[in-house]
Amino acid sequence: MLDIRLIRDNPDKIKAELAKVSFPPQEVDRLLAADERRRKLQHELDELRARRTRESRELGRMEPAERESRRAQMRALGEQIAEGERELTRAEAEFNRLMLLVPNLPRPWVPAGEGESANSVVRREGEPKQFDFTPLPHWELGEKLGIIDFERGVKLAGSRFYFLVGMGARLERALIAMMLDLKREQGYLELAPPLMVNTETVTGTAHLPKFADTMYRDIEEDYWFVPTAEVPLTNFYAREILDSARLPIYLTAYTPCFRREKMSAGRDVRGIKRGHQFDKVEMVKLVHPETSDAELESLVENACEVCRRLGLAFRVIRMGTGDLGFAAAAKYDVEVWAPGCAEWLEVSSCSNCWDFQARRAQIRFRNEKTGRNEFVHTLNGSGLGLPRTLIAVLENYQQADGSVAIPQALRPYLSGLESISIASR
RNA sequence: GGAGAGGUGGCCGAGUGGUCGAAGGCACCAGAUUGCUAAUCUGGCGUACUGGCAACGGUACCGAGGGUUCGAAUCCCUCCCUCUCCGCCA
Repeated sequence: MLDIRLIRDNPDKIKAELAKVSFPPQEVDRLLAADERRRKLQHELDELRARRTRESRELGRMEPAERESRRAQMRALGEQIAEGERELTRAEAEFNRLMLLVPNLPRPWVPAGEGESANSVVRREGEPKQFDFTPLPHWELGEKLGIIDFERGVKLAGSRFYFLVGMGARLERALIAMMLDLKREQGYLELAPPLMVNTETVTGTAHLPKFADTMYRDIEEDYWFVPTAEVPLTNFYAREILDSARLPIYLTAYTPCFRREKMSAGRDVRGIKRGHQFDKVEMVKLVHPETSDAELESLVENACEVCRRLGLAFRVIRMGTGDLGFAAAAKYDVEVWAPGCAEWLEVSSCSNCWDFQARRAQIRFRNEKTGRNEFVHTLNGSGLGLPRTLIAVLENYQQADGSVAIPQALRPYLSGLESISIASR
């Protein structure tokens, strides 16, 4: 959520900024009209209530005889106030509805452009591995080794579900453990959060109200399955005021994530690249606004380090305004090279949400300098997404004989095991 | 799921219809004072919206939402949460 005062004070500037992320200017006008109406009603109501308090007190001190006559007019005032409250409630609901649909403003340095047009590679590290045989895609490798079972996933749940079997499951578990240990080294506090959260929580990170159809939910109990651990991690301190000495706060969690993937129906249906359920290690930072830009850079670096330890070639993409999404003010993706399916796989997406989520979730800190409570800045990034990392490991470490070598960094988590072959599963 | 108890400011804890945004204590901040870590005294000390250049005002918030009333932290209803006991269960 943006600061309404910012919009109120510089409507034209904000309209221009929002146009960069395809938000129509007339929506800003609607919002301002709703704001004005709400404030006018609020003010009128305040005056009526002040009058009631004052006169009710007088009434209490009156002689009984005198009271009765005043009661009637006080009752009328009460009705007027009740009507005013109903009207204000409606006006506020409309205002809030509109506010929650306004996307975040991009940082000034984010290149402007439609869609992916303004995205650019800002860094590469490691060379895509060369093979003296034709590397297989992971779906073939996985089936040959018997470590990914697509058919039974489909049998039990449907399209986009699969089992990891034996060494496949162990390899993923090793990756998770390795990532979490690295996150701890990098200063993150590990949490094991709820995987189902309420509407308020999902609204806090801005997955609601706009993206309701991308998530699974239990309507009866008002539970939403988390689409990413960003939701519970960012909301950990929702509606709290933090001591500034505690900032920055780094949180991490391994969780399954649940997504409907309606938008990508028919895309990436092969393999384990995109499922309705996947595992991810997530990083979230709550930081002082002054350090926010620098914290995004180090967040990306924290994600890159996972790739580096796994010996995977990767590149970092800076997203242009057209690809920022709803909540991000700036965003980088990290992609690793997968030689089997011959593509760069997005294994991490690192966003700085500025005060956008903090305002929704009301995460504040006491600013010693100003003596005021201000919103923290929130950042989040994958560190990393498991299926795609698993794809990259399998495809990059495959050998001519059909086995897959275990990256050095994972061996301590697999009793020193050096490779996966059909025999070892 | 059943029975009971309870949810008040950072914490503890008063408050059962009016002058209560809420006593008191602790913690915290500022100042004063006493030569030792510390004690004492004085003052300050919630959040948000809003009017005003400011001084200083107004309104809302005592788990949430409704209701009764001229007036609700206080009475009534519904819901949520916590605790205790019983039942059930991974």
